[in-house]
Amino acid sequence: MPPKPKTENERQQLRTLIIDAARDLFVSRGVEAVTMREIAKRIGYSATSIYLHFADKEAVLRAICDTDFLALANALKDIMQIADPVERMIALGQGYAEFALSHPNHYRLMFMAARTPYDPAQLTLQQHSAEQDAYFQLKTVVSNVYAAARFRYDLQDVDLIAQTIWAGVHGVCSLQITMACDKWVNWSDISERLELMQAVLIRGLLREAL
Amino acid sequence: MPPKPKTENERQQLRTLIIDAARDLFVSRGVEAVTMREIAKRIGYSATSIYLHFADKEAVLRAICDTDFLALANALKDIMQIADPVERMIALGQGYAEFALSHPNHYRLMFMAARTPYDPAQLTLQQHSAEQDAYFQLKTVVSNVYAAARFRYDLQDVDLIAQTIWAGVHGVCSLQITMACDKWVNWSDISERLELMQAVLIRGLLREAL
DNA sequence: TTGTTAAATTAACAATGTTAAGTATATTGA
DNA sequence: TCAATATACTTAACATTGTTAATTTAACAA
Repeated sequence: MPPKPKTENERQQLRTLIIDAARDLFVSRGVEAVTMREIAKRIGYSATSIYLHFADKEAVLRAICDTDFLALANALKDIMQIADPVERMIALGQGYAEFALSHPNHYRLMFMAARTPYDPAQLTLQQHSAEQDAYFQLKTVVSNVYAAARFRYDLQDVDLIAQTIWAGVHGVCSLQITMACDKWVNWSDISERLELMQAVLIRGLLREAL
Repeated sequence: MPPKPKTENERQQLRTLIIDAARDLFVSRGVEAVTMREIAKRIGYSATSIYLHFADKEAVLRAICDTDFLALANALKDIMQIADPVERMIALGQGYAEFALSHPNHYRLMFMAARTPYDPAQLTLQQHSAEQDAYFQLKTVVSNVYAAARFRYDLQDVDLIAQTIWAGVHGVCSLQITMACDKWVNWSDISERLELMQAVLIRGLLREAL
């Protein structure tokens, strides 16, 4: 109702209002199933108003992901305080999985959805975005473990190691999220699967058993 | 043009015609981006004709997946001839990954897409569908390795082991498919990542190094 | 008071999945 | 042989969607 020039602060506030409403709906019913009109109604605006703040639906999704990557990084921050590097590494995987499994639709948006790559112009900006923080945390921990000379002798590439750990945990989580409802697999308990994956990673990567 | 009663065979033929056209388009441009009219035009029919053979778009997608699960199982069939069970297991992971990475959009449909679960009535029918074949193959190989007493002493659950291997390979592949374009990860070569994952799985699961 | 500008809305569009209604042809039954 | 029926298909039509254009409303500046 009030068409008066808004401060940057007010604009930002409305932006996050949109983001929060959209996330709520996206997460509970899937991106495709949610309409712009619905998001707008939720916050008491008309659908077209969203376009004053976001270029299109995809841009809303992208904004959600950006803030959520930050949230994940924050959730993992405490874990980074653990003293022993190997323990820290294990706990990080555990924390990551907990995030994934307790916010499956969330996780789907962030790590499983087909994303049209950002336009190249943004690629440099993105270099140090929140998005990379969680990965950076993992890489840091892996570096620590490497520095402590705990990895097998033949493992020299910190990125490669980090990506393998990520793939292992992500594999368990994403399979659970997508396929858990398929009864033709006699699924073991998810916590057992996660535990075995962690054990396999540890045994496969570290110099000797924990 | 020719409205004469069709034999069951002819009907089946048209069904696969639709499936093949749809898959082609889905795989190259994504499910959401492809319209029913487009699929129809591709095979020279009107859009509504598709509905004479499939309930809706989702049903077309499901039919595609069904035939493709079978194709995957077939692609893996040769590998099952390898004599040594451990080698067979490794080759199976490799074959699976090759399928995933050379048909990424395909793979996305099969193992990464949010699927509305089949209606419960079909659950029993599904029990022995093509869909489970690839998993069954994996489980068989794992059983063989288990029978050969090659797994670690504390690993007793064949399903759990199979699911962990699956998760590992799937993790590498799905991360590659979804995130490879994200430059904030300094991605190692995909074949290196796959190789390390396989090595980790082997070292983590088997009684002793290969 | 009167422009001007920003924020919002309503109207309008083209495209989509899907359903309903219509058309043509081959088989059937008399 | 000829109506009747059923089948394969098409065209029309609909409601819904993301999005753009045109319009309204209200605050500030002159």
